Amino acid sequence: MISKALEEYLKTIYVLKKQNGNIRVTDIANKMNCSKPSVNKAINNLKENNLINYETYGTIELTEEGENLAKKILETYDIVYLFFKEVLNLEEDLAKSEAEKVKLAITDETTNKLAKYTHKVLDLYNLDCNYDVNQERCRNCKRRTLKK
Amino acid sequence: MISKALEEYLKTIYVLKKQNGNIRVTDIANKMNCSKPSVNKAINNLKENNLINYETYGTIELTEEGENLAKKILETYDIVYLFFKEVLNLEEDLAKSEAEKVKLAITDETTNKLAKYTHKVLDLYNLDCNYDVNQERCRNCKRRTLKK
DNA sequence: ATCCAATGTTAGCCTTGACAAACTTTTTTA
DNA sequence: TAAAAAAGTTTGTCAAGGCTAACATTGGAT
Repeated sequence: MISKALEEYLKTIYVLKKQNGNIRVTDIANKMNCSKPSVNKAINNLKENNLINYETYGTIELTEEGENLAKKILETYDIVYLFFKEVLNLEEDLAKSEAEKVKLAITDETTNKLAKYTHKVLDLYNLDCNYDVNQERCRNCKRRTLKK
Repeated sequence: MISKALEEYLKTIYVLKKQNGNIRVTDIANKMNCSKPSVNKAINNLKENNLINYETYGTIELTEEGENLAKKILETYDIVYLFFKEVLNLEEDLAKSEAEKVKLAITDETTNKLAKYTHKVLDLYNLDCNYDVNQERCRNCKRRTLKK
């Protein structure tokens, strides 16, 4: 089990790679508002945990394990964000930053219940979930039967 | 602004004092499952922040500032707990431990919206809020108009 | 009143996560 | 292609939070 801090690095790597293809230590540092030495330490740590492949001065690649974990982390984030945004009606930026913090705190069970709950509420209002988890359709929405 | 860790100590001190009157370093350590030296460090830190009065080998007393902060922390905890327990229907122990973690993460604005939302849901089901925030009646319930 | 057990404190160590400064490697560009 | 700029790394430092071992104090039982 890696730390919450490392999860943040992993998530950022995943997202940046999806957006930009190749990414650099500097990109991560900029995105996360931290120093390059901090990123360097983190990626070495992620490597030791077999979540990324990396050689000194080389390119950063997610392993299969790393990719799966990143997806899971991102999915949790999206669910929490969805709840804050659509159920509590928090303003977008606040919803994002709160989701960032809360997703680090809750267990899988809670995440699942929150996801189910949030979608139930959206159903009530006959709203569709517009969010694509991991750039794919939201799992909960994919599974939903069509509304009458 | 004190750290989340210190907030936990402060909250525990407040709760234990309400329950037991005088409390000791050992009580806090037992409650929080940590060592006595850790508690010692924490209370010295809380003292430096003018949240408690404490002299070596003496008794632990909350300052007015400390009491107010403790109440605020506890109120947030109760709101989050209420949501997890009554809205998401998490099992009690899980609701407690999740609330513990989440309350450390969210802002006042989110807490307020979560409180309002949770009470709205309870209203829908015509349920009363059974929780006493800080051993007083829940603010939201006190203010509610009677249900028809 | 004294001694012992319980309680509290101190000292020293560890880990995590962050940083700046200085250095190395790579890349760009003139 | 050589020099300059950018990117990446290493080293050393710091703070927060936690722990154990060892020491100090307090208070209750005899």
